[in-house]
Amino acid sequence: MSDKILIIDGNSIINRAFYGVPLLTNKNGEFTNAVYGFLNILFKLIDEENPKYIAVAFDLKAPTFRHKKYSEYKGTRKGMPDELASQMPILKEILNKMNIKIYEKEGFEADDILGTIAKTSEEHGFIPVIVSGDRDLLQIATNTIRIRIPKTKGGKTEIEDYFAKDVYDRYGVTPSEFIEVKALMGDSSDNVPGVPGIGEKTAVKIIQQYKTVENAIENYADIKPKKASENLLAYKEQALLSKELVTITTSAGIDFNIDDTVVSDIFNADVYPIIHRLEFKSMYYRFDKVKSSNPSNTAVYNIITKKTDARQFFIDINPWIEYSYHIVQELTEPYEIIGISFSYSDDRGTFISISDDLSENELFKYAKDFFMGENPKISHDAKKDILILAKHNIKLKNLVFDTMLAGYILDSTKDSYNYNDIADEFLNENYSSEEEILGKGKSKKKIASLPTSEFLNFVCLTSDISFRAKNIMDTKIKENKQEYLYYEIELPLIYVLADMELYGMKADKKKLEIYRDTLLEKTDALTKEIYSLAGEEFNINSPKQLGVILFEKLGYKGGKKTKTGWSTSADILEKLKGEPIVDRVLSYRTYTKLKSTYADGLLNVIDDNTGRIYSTFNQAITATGRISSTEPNLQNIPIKIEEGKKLRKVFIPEDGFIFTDGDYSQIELRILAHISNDETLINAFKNGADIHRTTASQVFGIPFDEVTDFQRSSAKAVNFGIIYGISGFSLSQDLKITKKEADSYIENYFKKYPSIKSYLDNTVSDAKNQGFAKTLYGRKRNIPELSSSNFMQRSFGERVAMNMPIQGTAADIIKIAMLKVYERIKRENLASRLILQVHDELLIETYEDEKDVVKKLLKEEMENAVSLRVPLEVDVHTGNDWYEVK
DNA sequence: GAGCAGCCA
DNA sequence: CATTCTGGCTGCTCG
Repeated sequence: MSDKILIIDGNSIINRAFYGVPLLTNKNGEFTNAVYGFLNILFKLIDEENPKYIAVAFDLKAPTFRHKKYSEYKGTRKGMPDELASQMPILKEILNKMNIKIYEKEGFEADDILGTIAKTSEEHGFIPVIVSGDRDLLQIATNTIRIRIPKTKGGKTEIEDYFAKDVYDRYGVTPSEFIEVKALMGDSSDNVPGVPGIGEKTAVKIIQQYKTVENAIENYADIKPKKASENLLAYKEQALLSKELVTITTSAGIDFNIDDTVVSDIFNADVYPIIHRLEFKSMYYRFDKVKSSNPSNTAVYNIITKKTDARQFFIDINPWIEYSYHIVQELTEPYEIIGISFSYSDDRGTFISISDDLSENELFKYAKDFFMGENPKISHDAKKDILILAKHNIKLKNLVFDTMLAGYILDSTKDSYNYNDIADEFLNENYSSEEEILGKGKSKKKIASLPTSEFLNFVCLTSDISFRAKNIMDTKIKENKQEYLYYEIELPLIYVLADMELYGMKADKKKLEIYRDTLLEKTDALTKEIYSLAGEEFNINSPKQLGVILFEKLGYKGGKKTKTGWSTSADILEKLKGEPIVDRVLSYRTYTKLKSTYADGLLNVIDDNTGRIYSTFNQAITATGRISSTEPNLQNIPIKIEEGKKLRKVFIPEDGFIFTDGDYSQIELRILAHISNDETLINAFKNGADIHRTTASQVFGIPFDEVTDFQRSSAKAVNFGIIYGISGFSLSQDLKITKKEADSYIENYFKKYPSIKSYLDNTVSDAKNQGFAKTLYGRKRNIPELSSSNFMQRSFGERVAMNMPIQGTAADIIKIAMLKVYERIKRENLASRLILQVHDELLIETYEDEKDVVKKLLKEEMENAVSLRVPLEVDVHTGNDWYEVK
C-alpha cells in the first residue's frame, strides 16, 4: 500500500490566493478571487499528483495551546479582511460538495493537523504530500513527506518541492534543525520573539554547529558574535519558549481515518452550480454539466445544403420580423466561409451550408436581398459581417442589434464577449467555448470536422443565442439608461469603423524600405561600438544580459533590481547619461524599436495589391470606451521624437487626394472643466488661455506672464496627474522632485481649483456607493476594486473612478464626432473618407477638389459634436503625408 | 506565456 | 500580500 495523500493547509492557501489574485466579484457582488485561486491550485495539484486521498485543514478562531503558553502569540488571530472572510464559507461548501474531507480542531492550528495527518499516514505506509504557503511546515519534511509551497510569480503559480534533503540544500539545516533556527530568529508574523541580535544567518550558523537551542545555550560562551552570545544567555527562557511555539505537533488528537479522505467524484454535477454562480469559466469544463455543448432539449435546428432549398428559404423570409444571423467562418487558415445560420424564434435555427450544390457566391447571391433589405437584423460582431459582405458587394442594412457590442456596453471590463459568454450571462445557459470545442493553436480543428450533430449545434446555437439574448440585453440597456449610447453611438459607429478598415491607409513601400535600411545601418554601427565598449559581444536586446554588463562588469552605480534582475529601463539609464556605452544603448533602443516594431512591422502588413495598410479597429476592448487598433496598431505611430516622427512621411494619401487632420485641443481638461463646473478652469478655456501656463500661475502663485518654461511643464504634469487620479508619489517620479514637493503642488492645485477637488471626491464616493463610474453619455465601468480592503487595489479603484468619466467622455465625444463627419461626407456625396481615429484625432483622406469643404466640415462637426460649458477647439491641418499634417 | 521595454493619446 | 498616475499594442528574450 503506497498511495498518495494530499494534505492541504486551507488557511494558508486561501490567504495566498486572496492576495495573489486580483479582487474579483461575480454579478451578485460576491467576492470570488480567493476561492478561485484556491481551486486553481487544488486542481493543478490534482492534475499533477493524482492523489488517492485528500484532506484539507483549517484554523479555528479559538485560541490554541500556543496562546495559552504565550498570550502575545498571533498565529490564527491575524486579522482577515471581510472580503476574504466572506469567501471562507463558500470554499468550505465547495469542498464539502466535492467530497473532500475538512479537518478543524479547537486548540490547534492547521499546521498541527497537517503534521498529525502526515505523520500518521506516513506511519501507515501512505505517501503524504503537504501543501502550504507557510515555510514553517518544512520542519516536518522527511524522505517520504514532501512539502509543496506554491509561489505566485506575477499571475502564474509555481510550486517548490521539499523533501528533507531539499530543506537541507536550501537552508543548510535539517528539518528538525529548522525549528531550532526559527526559535532563535523568531517569527514576526506570528509575533514569536527571537533572540535579539540573531537573524537568519547567525541562527543558521549557530544551529549548524550546536544542533539545538539547548546545546547552543549551554555553549553560549563560545558563540560569536559577542552580542549573540550575550543575548542568548539573557533571553534563554524566551528562546526555549519560542521553540515550543514554532514546533508543529504531530499529535493533535484528531480522529484521522484515511478512508474518510478517499477521493471520489470530485467534479460532480452538484458542485457545478456554485462554480457557475461564481463565474469561474475556465473551470466549467471540469464538471459534469447538465448541458455542455448541447442547447436546450427543445431546440430544433436544421440544415439546408441544396441550392433550391436555400433559394426557397430566402423567398420565405418574413420581412416584418427580426432575424438573427451568423455568417459562419472557419477559425483557422484560410478562414473559409462555411455557411450562414439564422434564427427567428426561440430555440429554432437553420443553417444554410455551402456544399457541392451551393457555392459561396451562390449563397450570397440568394442572401443579398435579406442583408440589403429592410428586415430587422440581429448580429454578433456585425463589423466582421460588413467586411465579409463587402467582398460580395453587399451592404448590411437595418442592423437593429449587435449582441457583442451590447455585452460590451453592459460591462466594459470583460475580456471577451463570445456567444457562450453572452449565453452564460444573459440566458443563464452554459455552453462550451469555441476553444473547448475546437481546441487551440496548431491542433485547432475545423468546424466542418465536427460530428454531424455537434456541428449543427455549433453553427445554429450561435444565432439562436443572439436571437434570444437580444430582448434581455435591450431591457438591461434601457434599465441603465444607455439607449442613446448604444443605439445612437455604438451601433451606427460599426459602419464607420468597418469603412475605415475597408479603406485602410496607403503606405509608400519604397520610402519605408529606405527608412528601414537607414535604421539598420545606425543600429549596426551602434552594436559594434557597444560591443567594443563592453569588451565583449552580448545580446543588447536582453535586459538581463545588458544589466549584467552595465551594473556588474562595468560597475555602474544606480542600478535597481526588478523581479528578474537589473532594471535597464530608459528611466534608469537616463541617470547614467553621458557615459559612452549608456548613450549608445539608449540610441540603439530607439533605432531598434523603430526598425522592428515600425519599419519591419509595417512592411509586413502592406497589401501587395493595393499598397495600403488595413488595421482592425476594435470597438469592444477598452474599459473606458476608447477604440483600439491592432495588426497593425495605427494609434501608436511615433511623433514625439523627430527620428520617429519621420516615419509618418511614409503614410500618404491616394493619388489625387491629400490628408486633412483634425485634433481636439485639451479635450480631457475641457471635459474636466465641464463636469466639475470649475469657474477658473472654465474661464481659462473660454478666454482661450494657455491652460498649462494658467495652472502654473495658479499653483505657483505668480503672475501669468512670469511663468517659466519649467514651471509650465511642471504644471502640465500636474494637469495630467489630475486626469489620471493623482498621487504625490507618481508626480514626484514624473517631475523628479521629492514627494513632499509634489504633495505641495497638489495641495496648492486643489486650493486654487476647489470645485475640481470636490468633483473628484464626489466621483469616487459615488462610484464606491454604486460600484461603477460613468461618463456624460451613459457609459459605465464597474470598479469592484473600490470595495477592496487592500490599500493598493482600492487606490487603483479610486484613480480609475476619477479617470473613467474623463477619458470615457472624451471617447464618447469623438465617437459622436466620427458619426457626424461620416454622415456629412455621405450627405454631401464627397469622395473624401474618414480613415483613422487616434483618440482625439481624426484623419480624412481628402479628395483634392474637396479640400476646403472637408477642412470646414471636419472642424465644424468635431467642435459641435456636443455642447459643453466650454468650447471644444479643433486644430485642422492639411498636407501630403501624415507628417505634414501634424 | 510572462516579463520587460517602449510607442501612442 | 506588498505599495503608489489612466487607457492601449507590439517585439523581444527566456524558461
